[in-house]
Amino acid sequence: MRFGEQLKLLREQNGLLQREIAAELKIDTPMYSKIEGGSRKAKRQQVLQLVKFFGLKEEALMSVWLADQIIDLLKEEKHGQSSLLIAGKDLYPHNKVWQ
Amino acid sequence: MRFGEQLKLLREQNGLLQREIAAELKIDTPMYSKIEGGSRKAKRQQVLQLVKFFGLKEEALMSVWLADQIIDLLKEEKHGQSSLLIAGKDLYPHNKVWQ
DNA sequence: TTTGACTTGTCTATTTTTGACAATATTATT
DNA sequence: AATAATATTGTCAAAAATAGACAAGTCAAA
Repeated sequence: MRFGEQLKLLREQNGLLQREIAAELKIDTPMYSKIEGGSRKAKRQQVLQLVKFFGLKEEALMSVWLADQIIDLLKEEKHGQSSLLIAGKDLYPHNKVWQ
Repeated sequence: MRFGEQLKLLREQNGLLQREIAAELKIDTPMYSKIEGGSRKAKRQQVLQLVKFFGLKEEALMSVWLADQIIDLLKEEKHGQSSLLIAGKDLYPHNKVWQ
């Protein structure tokens, strides 16, 4: 589940229009539409605004937003899988998953 | 092992000066020094030049360079670990590591 | 066929990144 | 210690990437 998809789901589950969330983020509807569609990236600050707006735990949206950026970084790369493991080992060495 | 470290190691193992590699990349020595020191990021194209220059397999440098960017993205984040797993599952679903 | 919701295309402004240059620091050599 | 060679740091302008606005388009329901 990519970030835009997740966002659309949240919006629909809450019975909201794009324009209402766009207003909350102080951007116009086309811009918001692009974020849902995945052709534009939300800013970190906007993710935090969305977390508050929907009353979520930060991790629920933030981890998906971060994953989205990793996916964009690696999707065309031949060596993405090994780079994920190297990064994991470096950042979270206690977790055996990466070994 | 971060990218700059790895690069410095390769340079020393080959008995080269910064200025020689800088010339190869067509950048000045200060710029190259910053790449080794990690305060500046090499461009993708430069990584490929380095692979050729040192006669390495692409993965040897590319995966470390990519990992470096993931690390920079996640190092200040509270939810980096879950985002790595989400990204891994999305990109490489056949690998059970992420489940 | 009009209205409302959403999407797409394009342009400009802002932000970020790159690389050059100057100055400083560190190391090696004499 | 003095000098020379190597490497690092700071700062600026140019270039590239990104964000956001606006106009115009599609699509579905009334």
